[in-house]
Amino acid sequence: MKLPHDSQTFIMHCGEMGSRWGFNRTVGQICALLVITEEPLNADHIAEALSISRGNVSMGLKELQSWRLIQLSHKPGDRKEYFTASGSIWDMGQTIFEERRKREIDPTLSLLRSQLLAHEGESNYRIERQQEIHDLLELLTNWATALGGMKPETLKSLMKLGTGVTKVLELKSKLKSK
Amino acid sequence: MKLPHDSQTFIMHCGEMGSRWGFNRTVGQICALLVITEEPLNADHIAEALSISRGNVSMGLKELQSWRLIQLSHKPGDRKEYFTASGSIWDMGQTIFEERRKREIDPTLSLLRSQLLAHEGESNYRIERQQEIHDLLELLTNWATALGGMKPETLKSLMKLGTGVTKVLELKSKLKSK
DNA sequence: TAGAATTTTCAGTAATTTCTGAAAATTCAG
DNA sequence: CTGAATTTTCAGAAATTACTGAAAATTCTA
Repeated sequence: MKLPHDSQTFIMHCGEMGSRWGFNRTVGQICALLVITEEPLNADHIAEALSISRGNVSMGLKELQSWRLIQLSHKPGDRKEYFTASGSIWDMGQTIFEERRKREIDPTLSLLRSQLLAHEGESNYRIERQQEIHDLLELLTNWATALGGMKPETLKSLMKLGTGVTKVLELKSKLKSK
Repeated sequence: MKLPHDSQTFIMHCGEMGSRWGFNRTVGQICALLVITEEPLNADHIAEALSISRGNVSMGLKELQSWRLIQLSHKPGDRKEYFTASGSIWDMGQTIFEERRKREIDPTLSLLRSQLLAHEGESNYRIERQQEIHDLLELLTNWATALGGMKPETLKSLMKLGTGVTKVLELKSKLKSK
């Protein structure tokens, strides 16, 4: 399994970025490798291509499964497990987005909810600020859920619209006021 | 500087979440402390409140400045530097969003741009996939820039609209087709 | 401009995270 | 069942990251 130079570069880059994306180097590398490889790969392929231990591959694949980023498959007459990236780049992007929300926002939202609940009615600087953070995070997660529920095509056109939405929003409020 | 129990809990939580948010424990803690404290704090206050070394505070503050999340101020007759969280929670949220985009997306976008440029015209599975990632990341950053440029109120109403935008989008395409 | 106050740096240490590889567990063909 | 093929686990080692504290640099006062 000799990889072209550019593939190497890309995979190593994803390894380095891994920790910024919420996982470790190996996981980033495995994910990159599977994304740019059309054929399903088994753990030995991966270990060899990335020069890492079999055990590390196993842990990495487990992690990627917990992120719902890879898909398991089998070959007839072969007991090994084969893996591919799950779905299109767009699908994977959406999945990463959702999973990161779960890991980066939900725990804090939950803490804030309980702290604010325990001090309902009270008011001081800290509580006000926590309330603001809470409201922002809640708005964010609700919005994320809404976006996640949209059809890819719809979401894409919304994104392409860019600042253009404001015009549409104004339009809407005008129609309403009639 | 004795902090209330709930403040402690919140600060420790932010420390633990720190690495998921793109910085380390100490930076998360300092940021949380400044966010829930109305009065400006100097480095000694922070070191004492969090029981960490003076040097560590200095590094943490430097990091937070690179994130544009804190503001420096001075007190008359006091040579020490005082710090507060920069702006409203909303402002800080937007800043974190931008900075993370810079750190998590820009480097990859730049790598992909150069790799794709070097192989213009060629086509194989890897290049196609890289092109897809490139396009997604570019769409994302452009959209993020557009959103970042909107007035907070406009952005908030857009977010509150949730799935409702689709209706407005449909409306728009109908108007266009006339 | 001297020197006290303050901040920054950074070498060394501590803590944490990641990785390896061998052993244990699991899976499956015969 | 049996045992070979395969995957998973996890203790210990390696690598990385974070932290301390004292020394160096900077900043300001007088």
